[in-house]
Amino acid sequence: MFYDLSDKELKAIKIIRNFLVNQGRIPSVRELMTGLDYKSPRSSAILLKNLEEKKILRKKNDGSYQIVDFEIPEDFGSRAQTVKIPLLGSVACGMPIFADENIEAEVSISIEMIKNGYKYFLLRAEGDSMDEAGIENGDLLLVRQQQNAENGDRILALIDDEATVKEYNKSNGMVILKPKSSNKIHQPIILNENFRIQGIIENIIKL
Amino acid sequence: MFYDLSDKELKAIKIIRNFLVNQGRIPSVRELMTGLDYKSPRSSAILLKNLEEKKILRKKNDGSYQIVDFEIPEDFGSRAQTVKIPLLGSVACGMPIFADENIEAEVSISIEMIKNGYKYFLLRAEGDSMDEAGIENGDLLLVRQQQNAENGDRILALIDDEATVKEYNKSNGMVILKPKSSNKIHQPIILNENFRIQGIIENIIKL
DNA sequence: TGCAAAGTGTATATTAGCGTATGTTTTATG
DNA sequence: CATAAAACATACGCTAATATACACTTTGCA
Repeated sequence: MFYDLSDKELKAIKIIRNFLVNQGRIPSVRELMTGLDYKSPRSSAILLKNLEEKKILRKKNDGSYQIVDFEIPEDFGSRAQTVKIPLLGSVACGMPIFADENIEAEVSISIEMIKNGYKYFLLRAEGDSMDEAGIENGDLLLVRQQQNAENGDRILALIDDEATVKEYNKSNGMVILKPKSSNKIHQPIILNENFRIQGIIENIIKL
Repeated sequence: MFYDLSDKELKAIKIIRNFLVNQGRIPSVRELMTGLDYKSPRSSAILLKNLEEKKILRKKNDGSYQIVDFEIPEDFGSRAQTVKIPLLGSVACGMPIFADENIEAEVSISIEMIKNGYKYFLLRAEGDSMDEAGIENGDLLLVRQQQNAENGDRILALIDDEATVKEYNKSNGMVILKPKSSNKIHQPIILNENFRIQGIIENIIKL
């Protein structure tokens, strides 16, 4: 299965995996080329073909490649596979959340924490605007990017250009964002329907 | 052991050893040629074959050479008793870490550096994946093989099939591998519980 | 709608480096 | 001087990477 892979092939697999998570697709021959510092598309095309022969990739009916889900044998449990997730800095006003200027770093996260087919990002909790139960200043929030939520989900929203974590509740066309613990400081926020959810909090990482 | 070796053969061993430490591989026939001031690749090829016959080198399954014995510099107690510790090369994919093909050499280490009852191995620091405080390219890491660690230990992990040195931290069912200094390049790596470490860094040998 | 520009995968031929092999010349030694 | 070992020049086949080109699809714009 994954026995005799060259360094280049390994690097290619990493690039492909990151591409999948961050862009939702397999890189083109030329993108892979630049990623691997090749100077001819031929080189990366051959590499892809080799990976196909080694059963790491598979061609789908439409000709595009697909990465084969390989199971890691138990005795290799120590071998973590990761994917790079962008860490967004302070969410600046009005700026699209994924603007380049916002990306502070890329953090490697185990692929076991990532659902296939979704985009993710990380956010550093700061201030008390997300002073939810369990979230402390400096924590990293792993957010799955999506625009809808179920009642009860813990979501990330942009309220007055501030990243805010609240529990999502929708009823009668109104959206109510509840703080986990209601006290004087944290009151529910009531909004109409046309505000956008940035994503769902999937994990809180305490550093 | 170095009994009936010609001057050229001795010089060749030195060159090979330096190459191994600095580049992580045995020199090619032509590299060895220029190192020895030969003018034909044949000369160094024959020399290699002779060294193999004299049991200084050994051919591995994959055809590449391996240096059989390898003394750590004198200051590690030439008089003291030594133990042979395997020096692992690039950690090949999916392959058990101690597979034959992975062992680059056997290095003699003073028993004073070794705790009884543990397995050890050596690893060459390369690239920046282990650019931890105090670890420089080319250093040898003495790793005590074990699967558990305490928070704060400096451990060796296999992340994406690359040997990585980080500080171990476990909290909330997540494992966080922290770099010593965090900047854009060195970010924590976030894993879930079911990954295993390879060992604990016990010593850094600067050559 | 039509058409050019850009991006896609693929193909051909070339180059460079590798280990190895052939035969010749040089060197050292009895 | 004779002979064997050492070093030589050169060449072969193999692999990886190279530059360049071709035909096809997608995209944006007039």
